[in-house]
Amino acid sequence: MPRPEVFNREEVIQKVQAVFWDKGYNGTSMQDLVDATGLNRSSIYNSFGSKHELFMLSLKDYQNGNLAFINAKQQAGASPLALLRGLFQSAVKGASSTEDNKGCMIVNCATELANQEPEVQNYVSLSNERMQQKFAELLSAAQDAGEISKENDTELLAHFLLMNLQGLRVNGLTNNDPKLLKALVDQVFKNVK
Amino acid sequence: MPRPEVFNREEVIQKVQAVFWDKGYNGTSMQDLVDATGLNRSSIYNSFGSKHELFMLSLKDYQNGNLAFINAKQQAGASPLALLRGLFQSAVKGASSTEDNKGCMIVNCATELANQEPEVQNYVSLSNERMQQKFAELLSAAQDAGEISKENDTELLAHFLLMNLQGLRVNGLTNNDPKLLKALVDQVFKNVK
DNA sequence: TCAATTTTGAAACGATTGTTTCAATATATT
DNA sequence: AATATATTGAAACAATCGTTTCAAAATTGA
Repeated sequence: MPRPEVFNREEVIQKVQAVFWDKGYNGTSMQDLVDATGLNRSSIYNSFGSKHELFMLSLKDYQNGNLAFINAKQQAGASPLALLRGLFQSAVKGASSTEDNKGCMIVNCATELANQEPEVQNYVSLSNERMQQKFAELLSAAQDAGEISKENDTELLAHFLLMNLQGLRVNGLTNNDPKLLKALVDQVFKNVK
Repeated sequence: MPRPEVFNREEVIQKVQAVFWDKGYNGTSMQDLVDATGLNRSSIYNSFGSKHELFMLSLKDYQNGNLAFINAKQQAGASPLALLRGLFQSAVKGASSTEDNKGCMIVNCATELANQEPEVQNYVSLSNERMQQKFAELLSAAQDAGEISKENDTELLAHFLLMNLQGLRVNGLTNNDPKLLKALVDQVFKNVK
């Protein structure tokens, strides 16, 4: 009976996400989102509720995309250590392009809204925890595969790697020298033996 | 002849800084600044020009404060390595308080505005470079004092430490466990031998 | 084809945005 | 005490903010 939505929900969220990622929450206006999606304001509100809900949806989509990327590589049989390194190399790649270097959406949100919006704070917190657990899993798998020593404290190292990935994301916003960034990643992975 | 300003310029900038640091640039309104300073709008505009100028002033004040803190400790005869560690410990302390955990203003600005405002991007870039140079100096001094080995690559390590301090600032926004944070700092300084 | 239901378009909502205006006020010099 | 000059207070500026409204358009099931 009802008239169906003429747009693809997933596509809309990704378009919205790109804007929030680029300009931040407070830097993005509903008009920006109208322009980016091509939808009418009332359609947006009718389907997604509010700016805040739209933001949470794109934040969750971002995080799910990250985890899906890791899981896909993992199931494709990538070596755990190479996979971890690959995440850092992706960050280096993103930071090296002077154009479209937006950093990490989660990091950007944490610094912009962690003190203002409890819901964002909670989600970022949860998101970091999940990522840290994923890192710990990968480190354990690397131990089982004989890639790294069993003497590594995988829990601590997972936290350490996450902190360094966050640091790399921030550093890469103003440091666009691939050589230096790669040297930094090498230094990080000297801690994984 | 002129009627003198009734307020202290330095104090006003610090009050403004506290608001920007807490709420970010786009999250702060001129009304917020009027409330925080107690000044009239016209006085603010007359003396400081615009929101953007006010922001740059407080950003510079923040960075100068950081450098002044380091220089003071240095001239008071603090050991270079202890001084470096002290910077990380301060960050741990700030992150451990659930109240008033605003992270680092420079990091927050970088993530919010690096892609939007070239002037902010340039200043953050310059600021990071200065901090990295300071770290390199301290590492060299630590080598001269025999605190660490001469084999350390001070330039690379300085960048590495800065990246980790940035990561710690971000991580500390949602991770408020002092024990874990201290363990992370220990791990960082295992790279300085 | 008709009725039910939902999306859509356009306009408007009050509130707030950063900034400007200007007369009134206050002070330092003459 | 008078004058010149700067700061101050209060109101107002146009523009934009996120959100709501509601009639018109569109589509599916009957």
